[in-house]
Amino acid sequence: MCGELRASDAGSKVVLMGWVNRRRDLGNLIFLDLRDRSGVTQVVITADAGAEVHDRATAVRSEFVVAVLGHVKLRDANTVNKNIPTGEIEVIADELRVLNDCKPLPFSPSDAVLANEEVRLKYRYIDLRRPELHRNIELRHQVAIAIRDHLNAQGFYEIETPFMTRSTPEGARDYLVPSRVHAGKFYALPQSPQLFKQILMISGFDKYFQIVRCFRDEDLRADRQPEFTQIDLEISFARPEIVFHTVEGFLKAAFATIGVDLATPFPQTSYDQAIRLYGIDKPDLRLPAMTHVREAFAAENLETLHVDSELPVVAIVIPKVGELSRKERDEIKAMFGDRKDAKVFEDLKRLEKSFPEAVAKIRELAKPNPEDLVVIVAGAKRTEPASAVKSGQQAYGVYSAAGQLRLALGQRYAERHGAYKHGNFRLLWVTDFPMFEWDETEQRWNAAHHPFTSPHEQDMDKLESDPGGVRALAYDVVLNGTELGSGSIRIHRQDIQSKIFKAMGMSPEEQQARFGFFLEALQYGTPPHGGIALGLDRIVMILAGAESLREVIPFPKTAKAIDLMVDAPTPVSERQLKELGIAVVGKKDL
RNA sequence: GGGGUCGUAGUUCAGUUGGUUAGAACGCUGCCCUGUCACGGCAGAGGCCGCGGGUUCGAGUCCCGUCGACCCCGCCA
Repeated sequence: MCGELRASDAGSKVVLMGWVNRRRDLGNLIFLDLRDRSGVTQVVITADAGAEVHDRATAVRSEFVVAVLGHVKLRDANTVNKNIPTGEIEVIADELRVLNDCKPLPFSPSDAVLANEEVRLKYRYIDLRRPELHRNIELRHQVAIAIRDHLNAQGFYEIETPFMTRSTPEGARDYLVPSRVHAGKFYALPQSPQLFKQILMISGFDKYFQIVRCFRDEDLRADRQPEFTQIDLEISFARPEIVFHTVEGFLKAAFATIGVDLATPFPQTSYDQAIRLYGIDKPDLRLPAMTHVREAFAAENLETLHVDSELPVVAIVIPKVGELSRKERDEIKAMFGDRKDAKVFEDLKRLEKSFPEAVAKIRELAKPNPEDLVVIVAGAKRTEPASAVKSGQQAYGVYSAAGQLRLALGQRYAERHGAYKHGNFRLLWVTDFPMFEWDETEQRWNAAHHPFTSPHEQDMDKLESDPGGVRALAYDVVLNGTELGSGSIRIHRQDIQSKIFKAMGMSPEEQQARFGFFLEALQYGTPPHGGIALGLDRIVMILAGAESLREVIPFPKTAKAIDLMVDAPTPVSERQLKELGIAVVGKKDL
């Protein structure tokens, strides 16, 4: 193939087929860079090839598909191209056939500057010819194969589950599929195969996995597409450690495809700890944790600074930032924004003038190097005394504000601290998530992970008295501040499952209507089980060093969930609608 | 739903304080060229300045609306 010929092939006769990446026409001498998925080789057409071949080579343009019959020749020393793997050789053409021509392109795969994404997505087949995208798609293949092989070797079965299934209104919005046979009824595309894999455990397939498409009708982000691929797995008689070990195993295999030897096991931290040290439930370990420094201040210091003595005071350290200008310090204040609940002290030196002992103590606690940026975030003085619950929320507010600032500063000074350079992979397990979170709009408790997650044994008695204090046997695996996957030990007892539904405000009748089949299944000998699902797209994105999922998904959708190439979604004919018993009302009428 | 960035030739971009005929590079067409590798040289074609409205003697430029791409918040059990 085009990318495979080397000096050792000199003298051999070859047939190359591929796309014309570039043509350099010097009159009687023409060079073609011939490209296929393996790479590029320079083809030389000299006068020796004859007038007919020369004429065809003259007519050839970018992205023509051609076949070349020729022989491999070592290049003269002064014409070797060290920039490409095949640069030591070239193919002297004896014969050239145009297999297909190519209209002038909207953009060329060999362009150095990319066309805008709208054009690239419309002509995705051209964009995909770029070596970068080829590499990403190949990497995706390699990663999937590595994970399959690993899980297969561990005794997992890959088992398919239905795409046309039942709508569950919890969680993300469903994509619906109308039923023709049952007019007015709908299937839903799975947000995940959650219940099916749990049923498979009940059926005795004690190690299941699937690399499977999932669908969620929510707004998109750079790292969120409406259809995405999960590495989904479930294990009977599982403890979290078994799931962790399995995931660590296949991620190690996945990272090995880019030559990275991942250290296992990954560190673990509880949700509470993550919030306290990073202000977020998906900590980016590439930057130092925050340090608690409230003790550094005397009570009257806090009073003077209008800082609440009950709320956290944390120091953010960003390494190697160096001296900041007045303008840059103002920028930090702007990043932090105007908040009622928390305040920022971005100038440690100024703080030091008024509170030398406190700042000395902060330095002792946070241990910054001289070049490091240190920023303090504290809770703003509250006007009214708060309840314990409220206090907890306010503390969370301070941590969260600090965590966001930490990430913003990390971004802003990425070049200086260098911790974001590609190849720095920091994985982490976050455990003991809260079971429920309070839904302000619905005024009820919602499952933080999903309602099939088992609560901690010790927290069972709080289910009714203190839902907010119940910890779940749920865990996330986090890479560089991105949630790669999320899982839990599941409920395997019908009575507990029912209790959880009840805690979420579901009446027995509702439970029956929505999850009756599952509550029944749980009663027929359900083994304890647990599992996890990881986003394959995100893993590949990070391994590839890509900024967006679109770089690792062959046919992605835009931020408005449109496929620009095939132009989907589209209206459908009256006849199709009628057959399905569906009438479309305009969005304005809703 | 909210906030931000962007939209000018096929592509990437420039376009001054609102002022004559909207420029460049790459690509395209034609010609020249035997050692190029982002080949080079000469000539040429190519524009609803996203779309609609407004202000103005005059709008690519100012204002309002709208559409689209991207990023973020909300949302994502």
